[in-house]
Amino acid sequence: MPEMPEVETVRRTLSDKVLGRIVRHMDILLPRLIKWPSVHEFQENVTGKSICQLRRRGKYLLFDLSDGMVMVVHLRMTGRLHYNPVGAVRHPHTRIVFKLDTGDELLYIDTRTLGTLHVMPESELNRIHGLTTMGPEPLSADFTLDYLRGILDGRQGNIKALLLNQQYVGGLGNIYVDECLALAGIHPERRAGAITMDEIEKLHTAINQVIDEGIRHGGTTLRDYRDGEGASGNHQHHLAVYGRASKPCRNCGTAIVKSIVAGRGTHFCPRCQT
DNA sequence: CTTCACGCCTGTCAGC
DNA sequence: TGCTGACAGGCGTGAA
Repeated sequence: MPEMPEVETVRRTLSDKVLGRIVRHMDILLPRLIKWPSVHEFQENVTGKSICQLRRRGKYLLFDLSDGMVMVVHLRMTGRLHYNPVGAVRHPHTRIVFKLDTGDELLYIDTRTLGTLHVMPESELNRIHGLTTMGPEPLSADFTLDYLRGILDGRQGNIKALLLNQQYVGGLGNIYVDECLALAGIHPERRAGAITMDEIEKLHTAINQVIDEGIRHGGTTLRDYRDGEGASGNHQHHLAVYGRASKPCRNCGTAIVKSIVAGRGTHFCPRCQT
C-alpha cells in the first residue's frame, strides 16, 4: 500500500504531534506484528521513552527514542499510523495502541496485518535486511542519472521488476512504477538493459517528478491509505495510468491496458509506451 | 547470480 | 441473497 510519498506524508503529518511525547503505556492487541525482539522486550524498550525524531528511509518509518533505541515500522499493504486525540473512538482495525503522556494515542492500524514493527539500538539496525540493502531513494543526492544507468546496464529482466526492487531504488511501489514508466514513455516489459541513454534520462526525470508530485499531493488514496491525521491523499486524481484500465490515455486517447508484469497488476498506454 | 511462485492476512468485488 | 474465486499499494523465502 503505502509507497514513499505516502510514508513521507505520514511522517510529516505525525511529526509535530508526537515529537517530545513520552510513551506511557502500550496495548499490543496483535502481538505477532512485533518481529524483534520479543513482545515483552519490545514493550520494555519503548515504554517510558520519549520520541526524539521521526525519520523515513524508503517505506520504513523510524522513531528515534530518548535512549538511542529506534522503533522501526513498516506499513506493508494496509498499515496506518493515526494520531488519536484523547477520547476519540479507535479505528476497528487498531492493532497496537501507544498511549502518550498527553493522554492522546498513537494507533497502529492494519486491516491485513502484514505490517512489521521492530525496536533495537541504532547500531543494530542492520538486523533489518530490507533497510540494510536498500538502494538510493528518488529525489536524494545519491539517485543520479549515472547511478540509474549503472543499475540498468546489462540487466536481462524487465524494467518494471527492476524498479520495484528496493535494492536498486528505495521507495517505489506498484503505483508509482507504473506512473514513472508512463511519464517516460517506456513499456513495463522492456528489458532493462535495452533501454537507451535518451530514455534513461527521461526515466530519471520521471521518477523524481512522479515522487515529488505524489508527496505534494499528500499521497495516493485508492482504498486504505490515510495520513497521520486520518486524511486521504489527493494524488489519485492525478494518475496517468494506474487504475485506469480501458480508460483513454490522457495523452493520445488510446485505451489503457492492464496486464500482469513481474507478478503485479500493471497499467500502461500501448501507444505512448514502447 | 537472477527469476519466479508462494505465503503471509483480511476485505471487497465481479460473476454466477 | 449467498457463494466462490480473483485480486489488492509489500516483501521474505525457497526452489529452479
